[in-house]
Amino acid sequence: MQTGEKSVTTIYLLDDHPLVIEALRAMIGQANDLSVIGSSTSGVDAMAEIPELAPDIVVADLGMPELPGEEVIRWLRSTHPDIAIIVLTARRNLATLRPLVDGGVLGVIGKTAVSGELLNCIRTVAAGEVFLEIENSPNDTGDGATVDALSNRELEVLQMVARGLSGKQIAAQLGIAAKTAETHKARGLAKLGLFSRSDIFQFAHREGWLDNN
Amino acid sequence: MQTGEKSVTTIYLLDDHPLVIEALRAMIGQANDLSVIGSSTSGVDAMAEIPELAPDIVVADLGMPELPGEEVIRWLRSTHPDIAIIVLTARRNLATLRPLVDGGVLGVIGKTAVSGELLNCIRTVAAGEVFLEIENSPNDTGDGATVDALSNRELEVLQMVARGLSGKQIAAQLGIAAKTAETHKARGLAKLGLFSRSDIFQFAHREGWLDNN
DNA sequence: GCGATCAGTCGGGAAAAACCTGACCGTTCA
DNA sequence: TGAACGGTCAGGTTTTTCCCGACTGATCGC
Repeated sequence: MQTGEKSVTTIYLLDDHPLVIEALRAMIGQANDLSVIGSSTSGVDAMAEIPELAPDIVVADLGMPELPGEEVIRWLRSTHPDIAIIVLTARRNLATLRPLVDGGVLGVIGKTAVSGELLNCIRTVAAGEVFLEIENSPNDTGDGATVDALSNRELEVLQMVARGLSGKQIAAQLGIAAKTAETHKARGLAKLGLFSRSDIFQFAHREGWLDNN
Repeated sequence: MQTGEKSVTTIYLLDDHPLVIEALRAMIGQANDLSVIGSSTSGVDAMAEIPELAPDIVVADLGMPELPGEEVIRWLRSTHPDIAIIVLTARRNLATLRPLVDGGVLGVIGKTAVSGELLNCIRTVAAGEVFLEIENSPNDTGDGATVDALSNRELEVLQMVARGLSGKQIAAQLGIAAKTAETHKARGLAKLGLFSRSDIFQFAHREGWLDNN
């Protein structure tokens, strides 16, 4: 994580919004122990530049057009496991972030964060520790049901339902019987305290499943 | 639009991401003919502050939690028609922006814009002209069908379908018969070259209907 | 070891929603 | 004065959802 020289942490920024990159550069530029050595608004550009620049930390947005941030992160973890990753996301809920954290992402911070929080996050991750600013407020649906209670299959199916796929389509895509997909959906529905297919959409919207940020 | 004094345009910023606000402040601060006199991350705060500050222009994000940007804009148009509005949005497609432009929004600019474009937009709107940076690329579905071909009712229903509402729910919300809602959906589907309800979701996702940015 | 719990897999059958087709009415406009 | 169009509605068929029950295998505690 350290450069070995002094204690200047090098950072690479990845976000499809130039505005956000400019803001991050300005915020990080105020700290003299941190240095932005590169940035990109495109995942493919980032995959080309990062190996050369070899930053200590990559701050990446999720859900960019063309190449999803998730893929960049996966690639980064497999090819450059020594580079720490911080995910910059609009919605911070366990459901969407769980696989990323499992996949080795060290930091998660919301776009609603102010300067101080971001710098804290970067410094914490630079020290090799984990910094997760995950919201756990909208996890319950009023009955105390949470997405954590869902099995992997149920979560998988429910997210596909939220994307508008029918039971048959889900079954085909998962290679299982349509009835099985229905069961997963029904069980997930019950665990979340929801009743109908339509409820999933509102729930998914609240949870940020449909956003690509 | 003019302050009457010299030629300094006063601006109020509304975005739920502090990062974006900081970036905008920095960008606008470089221009000496523009001045940010206030900002907020909450729609309700904005509705309280704007009447006092009386800015020339309000730059507002869409889709904030709690209070949607659309409502703030509607409120602003009805109570302060002399204040010009610029919409800052991630996705710029005609379908979601059409009602806003019809409603009196003078400027539309993407979050992918760089400093220069935003300043251009602000100055253009300050001069009382219209500045629309609307993407019209992903309008066709491959068959040449466009969202422009849809009637208002059809677009309305299709967007509700995309949000996961059933025919019955749509009908109830619109105060029409379920069968009528079905007809609108079917007609809209045909015009877009789509076939099933599920296709609407993928289409809506491509068009950015589901995002709240 | 052994019962219990749970994830994952199916199916039957009733209810609901989707989908297709045709129709009526008012407005607009050539 | 028709023709086109947007908005409304219904009949009837097909598809999907939803509620039930059931089987397998893995894991865990006692």
